Amino acid sequence: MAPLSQQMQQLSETCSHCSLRYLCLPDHLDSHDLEKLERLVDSGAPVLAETELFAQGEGLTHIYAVRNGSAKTVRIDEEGFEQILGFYYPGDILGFDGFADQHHHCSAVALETSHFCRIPVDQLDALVDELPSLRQRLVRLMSQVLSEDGRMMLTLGRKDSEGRISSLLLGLSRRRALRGMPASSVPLNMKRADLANFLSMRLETVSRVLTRLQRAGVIKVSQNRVDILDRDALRERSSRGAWVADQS
Amino acid sequence: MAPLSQQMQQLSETCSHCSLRYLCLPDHLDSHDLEKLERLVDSGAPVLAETELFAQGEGLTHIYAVRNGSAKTVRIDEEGFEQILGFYYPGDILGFDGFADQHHHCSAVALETSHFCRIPVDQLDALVDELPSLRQRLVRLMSQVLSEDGRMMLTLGRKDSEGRISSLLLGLSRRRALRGMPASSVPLNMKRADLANFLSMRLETVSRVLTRLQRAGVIKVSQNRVDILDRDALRERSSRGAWVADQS
DNA sequence: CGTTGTTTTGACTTTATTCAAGCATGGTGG
DNA sequence: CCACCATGCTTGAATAAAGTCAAAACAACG
Repeated sequence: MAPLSQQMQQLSETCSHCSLRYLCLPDHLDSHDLEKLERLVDSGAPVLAETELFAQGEGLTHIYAVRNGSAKTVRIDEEGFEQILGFYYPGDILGFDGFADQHHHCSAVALETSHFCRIPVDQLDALVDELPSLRQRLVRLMSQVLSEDGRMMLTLGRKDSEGRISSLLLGLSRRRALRGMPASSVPLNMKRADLANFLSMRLETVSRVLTRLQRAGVIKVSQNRVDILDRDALRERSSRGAWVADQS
Repeated sequence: MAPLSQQMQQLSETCSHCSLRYLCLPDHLDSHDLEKLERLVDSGAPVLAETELFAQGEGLTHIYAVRNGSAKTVRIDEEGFEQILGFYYPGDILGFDGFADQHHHCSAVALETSHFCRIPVDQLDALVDELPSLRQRLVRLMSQVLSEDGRMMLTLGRKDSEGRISSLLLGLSRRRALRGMPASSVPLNMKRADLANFLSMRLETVSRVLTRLQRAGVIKVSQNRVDILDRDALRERSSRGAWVADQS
């Protein structure tokens, strides 16, 4: 249950009044341009947990911004393997990967009952041609994702199980801080299996690492929430777990 | 030693006559738009092996297209760990990750003596505002990279050493096919340590897997070249090595 | 309460890493 | 022209980490 005040601010209908505008598409747009963007945005009905927002392979008609709640993106590759690509929180954009060929390359699924802003791609496209500031903003956001992906590949490739969990927790915490929410109490809206899939570990290992970290007094685990008790120790573990590559 | 004909075609000065135009930025541009793009492109001096094209942290002034030769991108993260993010071949674009904040988030290094097309970002930016077709092309290319990254995360996270090597070899082979080069003979321009770093394995493991695959008659390894003898077997191993995630 | 789904814990096995040594290759200078 | 060194690659034996399978604990929900 989110506090009422938070629900109120997040449900504000217009971008200009949205508490997330500095994270989301509107950032760096002047009020005139913002108004035009605003007219495209449609805030639809609530999306229930486990419901698909869009499906892999589907044509790209809209991109989405998380208004409140959370989501994950899942990709099933040619060989039939399922991989969670990311978790998304208020202000994050879903659907960028579809610009390549106008089709979604992953599915998006709500982790809990959530609200999303829907933006029709064709209209966005037209507006982008009109507003250089919006184009720049879009390119920056996409580029940011690229940069994030690089970081993730590093985590997956080079850290042991403890390093991965620690990195993930710090990452989620940081993203909460960006949104002005308490950063030391991180809700885990997803199942352990989701975490395991995302971090490429088995869920048993996720569980073991979480209890190990708890026993070490670094975090406190309770159901769907992790409290960070010793941030420095967590940071230390997130990098200690990484190994140094051979020199080329 | 590349055959002369290949050198000739790749060194063609204009995009319109470049054999790589359908892979590279020019694709989908009409001749009028292409001409304008062409004027921005500067084909500089050859870049020697191990030389940096641009450095992480540096301001984004140009993006680069590989004209001939090859390159790798390397990122050093906050914790000082070095990770190779990708290998690049003729027609590939380097520098997209810099659009986020006008600074490069990785370094680019030539793997061998190579030529690159340099495109000044400020001029490109202006041209993008002018030409919707170019904007669309750029967005598509970036989106493609995003999609590729997703695939890579899957490989890193979910495949064992044999699966990773097999996937890499198939990937390199596919990219050669796209460029009209013999796909069954894949040159490994990079060192084993680079491969190991990229795939997040130790170089000893890379070595062991290559010999294992060779003993199984799937490939033939010679110095800096791998011949694919049994593509189906390689494909089989590239997916066999992957494990199935727990259901969420 | 009992049923179902999720998470934790335990014992055992597999896999890749580590450390250490040996083998090729290619370039340099005697 | 060949011995020698540097660099990069391969191989081997021991170790540590994470995966597997199986079962028990815990929560949530009707």
